[in-house]
Amino acid sequence: MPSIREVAKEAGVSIATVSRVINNAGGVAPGLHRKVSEAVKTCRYEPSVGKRSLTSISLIYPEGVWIGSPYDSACVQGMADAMRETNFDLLLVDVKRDKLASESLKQFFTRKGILGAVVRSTSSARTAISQWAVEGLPLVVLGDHFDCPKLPFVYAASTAASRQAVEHLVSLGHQRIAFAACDRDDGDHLDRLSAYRGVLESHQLYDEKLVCRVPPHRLDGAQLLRNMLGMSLRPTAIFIADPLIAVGAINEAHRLGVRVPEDLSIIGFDDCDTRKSVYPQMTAVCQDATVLGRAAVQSLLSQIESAPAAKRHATTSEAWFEVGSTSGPAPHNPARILPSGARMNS
Amino acid sequence: MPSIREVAKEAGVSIATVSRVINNAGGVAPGLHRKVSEAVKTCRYEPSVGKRSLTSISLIYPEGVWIGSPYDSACVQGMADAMRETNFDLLLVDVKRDKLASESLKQFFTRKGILGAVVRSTSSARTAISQWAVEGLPLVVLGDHFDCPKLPFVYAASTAASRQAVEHLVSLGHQRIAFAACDRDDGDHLDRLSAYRGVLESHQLYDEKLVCRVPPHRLDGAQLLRNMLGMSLRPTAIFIADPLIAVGAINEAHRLGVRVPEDLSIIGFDDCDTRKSVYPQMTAVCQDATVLGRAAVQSLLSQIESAPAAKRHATTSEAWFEVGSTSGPAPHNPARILPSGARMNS
DNA sequence: AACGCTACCGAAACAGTTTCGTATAGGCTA
DNA sequence: TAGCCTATACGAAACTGTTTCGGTAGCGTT
Repeated sequence: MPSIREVAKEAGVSIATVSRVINNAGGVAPGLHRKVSEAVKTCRYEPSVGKRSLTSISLIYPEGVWIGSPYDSACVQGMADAMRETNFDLLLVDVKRDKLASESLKQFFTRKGILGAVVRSTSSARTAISQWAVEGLPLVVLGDHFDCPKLPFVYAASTAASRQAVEHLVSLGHQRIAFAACDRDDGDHLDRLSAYRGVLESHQLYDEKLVCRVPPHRLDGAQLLRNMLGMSLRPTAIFIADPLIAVGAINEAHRLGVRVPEDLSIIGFDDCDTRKSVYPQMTAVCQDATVLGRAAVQSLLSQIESAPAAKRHATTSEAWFEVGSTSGPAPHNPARILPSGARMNS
Repeated sequence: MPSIREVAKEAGVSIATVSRVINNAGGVAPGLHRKVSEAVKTCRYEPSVGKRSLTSISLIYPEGVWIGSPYDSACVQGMADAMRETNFDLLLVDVKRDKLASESLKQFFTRKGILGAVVRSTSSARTAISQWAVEGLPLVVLGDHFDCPKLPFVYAASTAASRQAVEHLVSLGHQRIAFAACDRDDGDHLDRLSAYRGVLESHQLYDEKLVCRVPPHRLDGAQLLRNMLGMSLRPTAIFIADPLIAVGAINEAHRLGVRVPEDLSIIGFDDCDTRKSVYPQMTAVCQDATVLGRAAVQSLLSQIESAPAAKRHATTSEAWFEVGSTSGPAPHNPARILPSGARMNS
């Protein structure tokens, strides 16, 4: 375990200079800075304990902390819950803002006092996350899953339940079934899309014009609904793979006087228990993000305690399909409905 | 600024022992431990920087981290939002679990690297919080308000809006108006209760049998509704000062076939935008907890930057009353409704 | 009385940070 | 061009706090 003094000897400078470089304190000439950085690497220097102990488990957002969605809220809640019995604190970290390009993830963690982290991924952060994986720190990926052998993922597999949901609609006589998902496309959403597509293709009902991505907010759900209902051959059912969008759509249906499910069936998605707050109770593919947050922390704890070899590749639970009252038989003669509420028979 | 060595001299022990005492590392005889603790106090010792810098702003829960309610979720979100432009991280801390009885809040903060904290208060934590106030650290209290000159509070004043809400019900002809609130009683809820009581007393309608406190969960809201509807002289309207309870009650009404607002008016409370997810859209007293979270952080930042003299006693916004579709004229002959759904005319 | 065990505590070694002083390069003035 | 001045870069040393290691005192056991 090399100390700052060894690095100093290696680089031919004083320990003060090394300290400055490590902490990015400035006042070091660019040339020397590079030289010291290299020495840090060749010595495999790691800030030692004694500086301070690592007391936090962190939820890190690769590109900006964002706890707006029910999913994130529930995850945080689950994490806090799982950490109650430990001695760690929960730290919310914005990597994009705080991590210096020149430092390794390990250095970053030590600087912040982070022992392990749950990473909230989205597809655009995948490359960065994959690079972090090689450092062997305790990490767990949440909110996305992709192929990276070194990383453990925690997610609820939603393919099967999504298939059930779409089959449910088909069995109710729906021929034109639309799909909407959050525009941030991660592995979780892709699963749902491919399940949708698979089922519809097997019934020769797939139409790519009925697939859309919208931002994950209620107002966008309302907009989505208006768009869908105004189409000349409008869908009679929508599978919406995001809770806020689904709720927004259902509310907008009420506002337009569209009866759910008589005029339009909606199957939503639920990360916690939003489906129980809407009326009629939402038919939905469900997962419990609280449980995911807990599982993520537990995975971290086991990584921390035992050898990192114990890393399991993925911890999955299964999403489930729950029939509520927003899905029903397809209408025989679905009227096109304009944003004004006016109906046009097609 | 005294160092650990001065304390050692004062107590007549070695610095190692002082270090052990400070970190509660054990292996120190009780007598000596007390002696050193006293020396720490008389020297006014404070762990120095160099140990590490203070990088976090914390949300501290006096008695267990709990982010289950929409209020807390929204606050966290608002805090994270406000901290995006700063260089601080958000740390969630459980004081009950982590703070040693023997250490001061300042020591606790230094140990954790906390610069300032938003305190999520409830009435049972008030005495502890008041004691912390005298240490002069950057603190802001959220979720409760009470009389403590040294503490800045951030909350939305809900008295006026609550009065409006109850007056609204009275003006619709309701004579028996119930009140329900979360059983955790903090200043925010007390305001709403006293507003309710004030209005009803001025109309000679107050009946203490119609006031109840229930745990802040949906299922308890359902239970509440069954209790209320089964009463022999049942209320025709309920003012529910907690969002989850309100939603639970509305859902249960649907389940029992009780028409809202024809059979029963419900006015709820909303911390963010839950009212927009329920159907019919909930008449509610509203506050935006996201804004409160942001304001709390801003107050902290101003305390940190400028002198602590700049502490304002309280930052309040106003809650507002929003009429939705769950409130309407009082029914002429309100039937008593049993949990089975059976109706008994009274 | 001898032995062994354990808890307690200090000396010293250690890790890292920060201050303070100095040297050097480069610019400005005479 | 010489002289001076200043900012910057860097090291020595002082400092803060932690941890290890070894010694000692107290106590029970044989």
